[in-house]
Amino acid sequence: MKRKTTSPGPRYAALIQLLRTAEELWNASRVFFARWDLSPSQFNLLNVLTDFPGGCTQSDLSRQLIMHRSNVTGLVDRLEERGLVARKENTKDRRAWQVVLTPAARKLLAEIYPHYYAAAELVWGKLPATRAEKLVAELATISENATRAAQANS
Amino acid sequence: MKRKTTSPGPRYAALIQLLRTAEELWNASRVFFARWDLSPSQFNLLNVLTDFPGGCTQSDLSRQLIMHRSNVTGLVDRLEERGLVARKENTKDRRAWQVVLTPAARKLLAEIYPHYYAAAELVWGKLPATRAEKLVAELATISENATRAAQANS
DNA sequence: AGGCGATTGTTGAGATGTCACCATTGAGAA
DNA sequence: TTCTCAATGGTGACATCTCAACAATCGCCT
Repeated sequence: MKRKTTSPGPRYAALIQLLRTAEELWNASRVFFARWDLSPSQFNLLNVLTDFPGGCTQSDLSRQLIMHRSNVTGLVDRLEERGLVARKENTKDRRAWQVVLTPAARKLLAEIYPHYYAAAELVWGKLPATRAEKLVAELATISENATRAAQANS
Repeated sequence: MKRKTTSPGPRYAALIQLLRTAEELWNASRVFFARWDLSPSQFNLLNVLTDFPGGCTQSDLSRQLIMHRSNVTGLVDRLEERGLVARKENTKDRRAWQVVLTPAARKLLAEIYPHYYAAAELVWGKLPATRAEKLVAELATISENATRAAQANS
């Protein structure tokens, strides 16, 4: 359907709605993790670390969490103060730390996961698994498109 | 992470992916608006104001933007310094400001909108309009579920 | 008219995020 | 080896967000 360039069209409104819903999702996760006095970012960091039994560097974390290195510094600082994470020397690279989970963090995560799994069931509701997969896939495509569109020259 | 093949199930992984994608979408919009030296929140604020020709109070803005009142203070402060927004006296309520768009802001928005509409087309790509609407609707349902799930008792 | 709870905007503390810049270290080319 | 360039983590400046507390004002109720 052809539209004048001055006419927003439905895709414009849908995009705004999409961004707003994404924000609400993130807010919901913030409320959820507040029960354990964790921010979503803190949980994500701990969760990522469970994939690295030997720990990983802060730069690795920044790539996994898609955030700037300098932000990881503060996150690890606060988690370290709380005893959920430890900075160990990296024998292969003296520039880097090896960030590892503490037993306390593993205990905390073990407590959280069941609630998280249950919440995931509630979130998806009656949506069939195949439909959910399709939704996530479509959203991923849209996200890639958005990344490209954002950098397109005006 | 524990073995995904045992208990968590696909819905857990899909939820994490959903949150990550939502974050990427937001990041893409940040890159997009950086061209005009605006943050997504600043654009959203200006965009909301276009729906209120006579302006509105900061509390109205906080409700529209789903953010805390105290955050609106800073946003309006900086937009006011840039001359994109003005605080006028609210004759009906002496506690409140009436925040209005300046002509400069209207000019800036007029410049941005065509690019935004074009970006929206790129973002949705070849996805049919009906499919896009369905996706947004499903996502909205999921967001509501997430809000409920986040507050469910542990 | 007076009282009282709710609302408005601001402030300060603090977490989260970006970016630019820095010293240190690593790794490979000359 | 030495030189150069990239990568690592830290810092400071700043924007964005939340929350608690506050003074001023509004609106309603008696």
